[in-house]
Order: sequence, then C-alpha cells, then structure tokens
Amino acid sequence: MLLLSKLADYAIIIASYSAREPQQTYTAAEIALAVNIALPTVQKILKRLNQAGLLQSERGPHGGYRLAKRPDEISVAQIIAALDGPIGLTECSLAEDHCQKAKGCNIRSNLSLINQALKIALEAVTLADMIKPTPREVSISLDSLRAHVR
Amino acid sequence: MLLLSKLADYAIIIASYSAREPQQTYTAAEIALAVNIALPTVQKILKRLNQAGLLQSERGPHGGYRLAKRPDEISVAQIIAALDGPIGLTECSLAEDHCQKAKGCNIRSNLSLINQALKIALEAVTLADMIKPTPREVSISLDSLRAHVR
DNA sequence: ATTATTCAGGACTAAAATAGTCCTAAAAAG
DNA sequence: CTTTTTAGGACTATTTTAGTCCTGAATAAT
Repeated sequence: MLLLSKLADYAIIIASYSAREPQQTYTAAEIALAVNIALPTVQKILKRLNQAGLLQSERGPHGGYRLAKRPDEISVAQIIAALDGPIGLTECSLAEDHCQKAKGCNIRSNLSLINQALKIALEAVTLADMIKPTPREVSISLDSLRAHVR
Repeated sequence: MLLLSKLADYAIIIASYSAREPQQTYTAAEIALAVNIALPTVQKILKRLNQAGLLQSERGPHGGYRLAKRPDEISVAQIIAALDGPIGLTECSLAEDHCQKAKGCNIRSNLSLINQALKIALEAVTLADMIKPTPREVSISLDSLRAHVR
C-alpha cells in the first residue's frame, strides 16, 4: 500500500530542490536535469505546483520557477494536495454526506482520527525540514498532533 | 489522495462485522448480505484475510469464517497489509536498497518518520476499537507513537 | 456412497486511475 | 520579430485495481 503517487513523490523532490536556493529561478529543463526525471513530467508537476500557489513562474528568457513562499511556509501536505488532491483514508473520510453503505458503518470514527493525525503530521513537515540533512524533531509535529486529537 | 483501497476498506467493514460475534461462524453469503457488498468480492476478501491468518475457515455445511484471534489482537494495520500489501509512503520507504535516483534523495528521512508514525497508529487501532460505538482513546496510540519516534 | 454445501486457488476481464507525452498559444527579452 | 520559456489542455499508454467466474477439495448429513 503506497501512500503517495509517483507524481507527488517527484513533486516533493522538485520542491525540495528549489528550496535549497529559494531566490534562484530554475527552468523546467534545469530541474529535470538536476533531479533526473523526464522533462515533460517535470513540466507537468511544475505547472501544478504553480497553480496551487506554491511556486511562482516567469515566462520568457531568464524565466522559470521559484518558490512562492519561504521553505518553512510550504508543507508536504500542500505539495501532496496539489498533485494528488485532498488527503483521506477512505472515500468516506472525504464525503460530507456520510457513508452510503449505512450498514456496518458508524464504525469508522477511529480511522478518521488516524486520518486527522496523518494530515497534521504531513502539515507539520515543511520544505525547510526536508532539506535538513538529518532529521531530528518531528516530535514537534507529534506534539501538535497529540494536542489536536486529544 | 486516498490511503486505503476499496478492498481494504471493505475488509475492515467485514472484519468488524464478524468481530461483534467472534465465536460465530459466518458464511461468505451471510456476510455479503449483511454488509451489502457483492458476494464474489466478499469471497475474495475473506480468502485473503484467511490466508493472512486473521480468519479461520471451515468447509462444508455449517462451514464459514470466524476470527482467528480476539478482536483486540487484530489490528487495522494487519487487515490493510493483507489486502494492499505493506504500508509505505513511497516506493523508497519499502525498498532496502535506498532510492536509485540518488540525486536529491537523502532528503526523505522526515517522510519516513511520518511513515513510521502512520504505521504505528494503524497498528494501535484494533477491531475491538472499531466496534466501540464512540471512540475516545486513540491518544494511547499517539503516546506509543511519540515514544517510538522520539 | 452420494449429495449438498461451502471454502481454496487461481485465471480472467473490465474499468479506472495514473503516468507520461505532445501540441498550440501566450508572454517576455533582446 | 525571433528566441526562450511557461500556460493550458488534449491525448495515449500503462498499470493498478476491482470485480467475476470456474474448477477442485473438504465436510457433513442422509
């Protein structure tokens, strides 16, 4: 069971790449070369990140993409959402109208808590965290997570 | 972005259903009727749960399926794994040989922590929890989660 | 024994999601 | 006005996933 689509996975790599030089503008081609992903795919991903407001773009010569915000203001959750849509454990954690299959299904409240926890965890990790060579303090995210759920 | 496949989702419903009468043996047909899922699909799921050792089966008249362990000994994580395979955020969280795309990729340690946290959370929730009408103490899982990650 | 019931195993099909590519247009710079 | 580069979206191919079906084996009852 894989959580992220390939595209979202790539997107995290790409965003992390440009987070290392947040001022710098990179063309799609440069990024494709740097992260070793096919150019058309990179282009697609950059467009989506741009539409989601996570990147800024500029056309023409010397154009390209750069982060629209500071690395610590862009969460992994935002990147995933831009590529894969909203995060949910099951269909029914997204739907407003609760689960059609009414039988056997007021069961899932525990799962929805896990879902929430996951969301919060992904929101807590930012690009700034991603480019740190060795991670240490995801405990921060877990604290906030506890706070939310308890 | 959906975390669980439909099949895994169904599996949780089905397992929860038989967790309410753990001694009772149910035929595939009975369960299909009760949870309102197509019989062949239910059969497929029951077989996989059985193969995974979560259910016991008996053939012949009066045959059927029942839980192989107590409800509090069967975690949601086990059910998901039986249907969707091992839980992982990305390809590279499963692979032993770390990420081929070496460029830009010693980046993911934070994600793998989230992955771990998710796993632990799913392991902490059992069928016994699932059949409680109102959930309260996922905080337990989060504590153990904190313990593991910190 | 024979028959009815039920699971076991796995092949197969169909549908949907995903990944990946490509084309045309628009903006910017020189 | 030509080159560079993104914008938008259509399109195709691939892979996954869901769902169905068939044949065989175990069990129980008559």
